[in-house]
Order: sequence, then C-alpha cells, then structure tokens
Amino acid sequence: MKRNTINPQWDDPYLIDVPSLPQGSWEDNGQQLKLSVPKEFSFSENMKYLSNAPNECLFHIKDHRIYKAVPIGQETPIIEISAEHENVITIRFFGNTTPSRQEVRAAVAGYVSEWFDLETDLRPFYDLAKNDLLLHRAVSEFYGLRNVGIPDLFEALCWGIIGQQINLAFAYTLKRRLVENFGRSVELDGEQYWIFPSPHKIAALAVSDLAVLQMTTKKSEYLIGVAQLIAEGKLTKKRLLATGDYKKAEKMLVSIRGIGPWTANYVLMRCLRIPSAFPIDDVGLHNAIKHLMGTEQKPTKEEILQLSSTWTNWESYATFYLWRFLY
DNA sequence: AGCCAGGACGGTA
DNA sequence: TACCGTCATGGC
Repeated sequence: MKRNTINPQWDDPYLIDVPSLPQGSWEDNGQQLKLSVPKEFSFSENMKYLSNAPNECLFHIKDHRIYKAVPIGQETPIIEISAEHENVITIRFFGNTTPSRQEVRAAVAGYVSEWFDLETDLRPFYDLAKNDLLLHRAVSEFYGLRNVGIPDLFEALCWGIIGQQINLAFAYTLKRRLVENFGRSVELDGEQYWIFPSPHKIAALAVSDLAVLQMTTKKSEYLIGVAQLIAEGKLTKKRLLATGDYKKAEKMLVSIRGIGPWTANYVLMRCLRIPSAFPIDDVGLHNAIKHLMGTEQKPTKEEILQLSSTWTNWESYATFYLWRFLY
C-alpha cells in the first residue's frame, strides 16, 4: 500500500505566504488544473532556467515535467507541472494527494501562477529591449522566459541571506542542509519531496544549530532573526507591499539585520515582483555585463546606471534575463 | 595554491 | 557620505 508519510515535526502552523487565487484564467475539473498563459511565455525556456539549478532540493525535473510538494494549510499536495502546448500549463495531483477542497486547489493554482509570474505583460519590456545594447540579444535568445520567482517570503529571504558572498554551488548545498535538517518531507512512490522549514521552526533554533551546517555564525544569526520577525507576524509580504512604494519597502527590509541592499532588492525582485527592484551590487549581473560588453574589468556602478538608464520599471526583468547568460 | 563567490556589518575619517 | 577590515567557507 502506498501512503504518504510525513515527518513528525508537522505540528506546524505556518501557512506559506502565497496568493489564494490565481489572477488569470484557469480551469479546475477536480483532478487537474489548467492555467492559461500569455503569448509571451515559453514553458521550455522556463524549464531551461529551472533545470540549471544545481543540487536543487525543493523540486525535481523529469521528462520535461516539474514535480514538487506544495504546502497549503494542512495539506501537502504533490503536483506535476507540464505543458503539452506552449500556451497552457497543466497541473496534475500525484497519488492520493488531490486536495478535496476547491479552495486548496485554487491556492495551488495561485502558487504556480505566481511562481512563473504569469500575470506580467512582457510586451513593454520586449519593446524597450529591442534597441537596448545589453538586452536585445537576451530577449531574442530567451524569449518567453519569465521572472521565475520564490513566492514564499521566508524562503526568499533565507535564500538571499544564504547566497550572500558565497558561490552558487555552495549556496545550494547550504540550502539543502537547512531543508533536510529542519524542513519536513513527504514520500510518495519512493520519491522524497522536501518542504522548506517554517519560520517558527527556525526561530526556535540556536545559532549553533545552524552553524554546524557550515553557515557562518553571522548568517545563522540573520536567518534566526528573520525567522523570528516572520513568526511574530511583524514581517509579511502584505506589509511590505502596503508601503505602497518600492523605496519604502526596500528601506523596511534593509533596516533588518542581515539584509543589505543586495538582499532587499533580490527579494523585492523574486518574491514581491517589484518591477523596478534592481540588485545592482549583484556579482552575477556584473559578470553578465562584462561578458556582453567583452570587457576585462567589471563595470562600475556608474557604468551600470548608465547602461540601465532606459530600463525604468523593468530593472528586475532585465536583471533576470541577463543572468541567463551566465550558464 | 590562491582567488573568488548572486554581501553585510561595524568602525573610522 | 565614503571607505575599509572582517567575517568564514567551499568551489574551481
């Protein structure tokens, strides 16, 4: 008999911070969901991006399909995301994890819609990019790529903090250790699906609990501090968005210990989807520009501001597209 | 072996 | 405001 087994530490009140409904059109026949996607969307282009994450532990990819456990309230459906045609995304529930309640299925649709940023109209970006020194090649090579995001705020903040000042491969290793030590997993058909630890769980840890994972002491402190803020309800997506202004949201984040300009903009870009969020200190961005410009030295901040002066309100998409040149 | 990595902090001038 | 030493470890 195949059953889902869930780790003991499952008395976990945290609800991931995601929309309860997709904004766009979608269908639900009780067994599977279909999301309509904009014309400027390419499933395979987004899959190429996701396939490149080395050592990713929160989803896996097989035969051009994504498999992932999505925690919604007290349920943890395991979904398969596929696209027979480029213009529609199909979500199937795995095994016996089909949520019986319609609102849970809707939340899953909302999660996927947000993950792939299906609501943004990319046409203005493509228009401005056509004549842009750095972007014209990016938008033709990666046409249909979305700003694939991190819908949950806590996960996005942790990923940003973990990634500070270390190479990406090591960052993935640290994330995996964090998830496998303090997250929970659902097992189905011999596969294990990991779910990111809750803020409550991390908030209750001691610095040494994280430091043994080879996180620096400071990173351990930062993660616990952010977890406490979120667990106490003091830091939410809603509050950040309620500032009504990108710069105010950035200030709110930067005031938190461990979150500097890079992390703040990274999270505003990948989680809150602020179009003008711009992690200008990002080494990856610097390397991409260096690569495209064929220069030996990294661009200065002034040069980047010059090159990006026409990206107004599309800085986050520009950054995301330029990252694609790095792998 | 040595430089670099999807930075941030705390102190100093 | 602007700069600098420090944190600390793995990847290549």
